[in-house]
Amino acid sequence: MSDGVEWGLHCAVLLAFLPGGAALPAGRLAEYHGVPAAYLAKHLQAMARAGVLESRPGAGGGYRLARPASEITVLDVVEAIDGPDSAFRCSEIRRRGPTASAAAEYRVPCAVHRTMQRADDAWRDSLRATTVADLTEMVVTDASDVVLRKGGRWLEEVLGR
Amino acid sequence: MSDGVEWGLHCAVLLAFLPGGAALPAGRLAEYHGVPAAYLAKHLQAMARAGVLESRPGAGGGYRLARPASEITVLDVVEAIDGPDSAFRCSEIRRRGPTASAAAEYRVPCAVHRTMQRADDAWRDSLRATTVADLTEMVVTDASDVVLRKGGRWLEEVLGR
DNA sequence: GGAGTGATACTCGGATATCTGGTGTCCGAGTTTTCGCGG
DNA sequence: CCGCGAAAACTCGGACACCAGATATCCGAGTATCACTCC
Repeated sequence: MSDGVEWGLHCAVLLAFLPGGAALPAGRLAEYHGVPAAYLAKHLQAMARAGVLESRPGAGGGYRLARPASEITVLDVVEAIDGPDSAFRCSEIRRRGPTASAAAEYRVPCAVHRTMQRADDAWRDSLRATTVADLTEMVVTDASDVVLRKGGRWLEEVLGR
Repeated sequence: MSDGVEWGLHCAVLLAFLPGGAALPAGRLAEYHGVPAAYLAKHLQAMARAGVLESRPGAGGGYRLARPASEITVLDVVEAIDGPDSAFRCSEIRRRGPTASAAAEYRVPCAVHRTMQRADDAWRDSLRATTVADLTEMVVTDASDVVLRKGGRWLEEVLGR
């Protein structure tokens, strides 16, 4: 899985802390997380295309959540960045080789495909069950006061300007 | 995910149909599935290393299941080929950037990491719930008589020699 | 003082190089079979 | 007919090229801001 998923999720969490309709440019998000700005921008664009983020160009612009954090699931972010396709791709291997038969003989998806699909569904269900709002709550609960203080101060300073 | 996973699972299913302690060489398995023999061999070797398959060198040798099909889970095969690592890799992004703090401040794994881990567990649980024996049963139930007949005949011919 | 206007600085967005891991292939080491030979 | 032995054929196993997708980067198009000017 792409590293961008991790970045995208952490960015979403940070954006969830923003007040009102405030936005944060890609450069600031990259600075906060210590990652390459240009590359992070690529993933933020993908999230914007997917309707998870909203982008505002020009001075004072940047990215913000397109919906309330409670209505953005982790799966939304993952699919925005890694694409909606399942990790397992059935190449219909059963139709090849000496036992290949007419297409009409294969009405049901093959057993391997169904099994992998079921697992993929379970994975997606799990990711769908957690929202960005849940993540922020966890972060607030888990993080030490020192870290939270630093984060809050950084945000104030950046937004203040 | 690697295409080899699909190949490995189908090979395991085919091997489950073999009688007694019979084995099938990589070349035959590749021929049956219509895939490159040399590359399939690579994955079969991985499965053998992982203890899912047993290999016998020399004439009349080949691969066979190392355990009864009912004791080999789909997860066993997947992990043998794709490795046991989770798809999501936490790079501890939270410790970077301007809010970075002493390592002692981060006792609990970060919320994003936990969420992805939980989804990965659900995925693995699902794959663990299905065995190769289950797959063979599904295949027998689903496949048309024509295909099953062809497969049986091919197997007899190959084993007969 | 207020509105208009131009310049400015900042932002996103897509097009462009680079590189690691999957994809594909090959040949050598080792084992089993088998064929021939001798008893 | 049976046992022995050497050769042969077959198998796996790991080492070697190749290519697509992820990684990383840049510059151009467009917009909001802001300062300045004029009324």
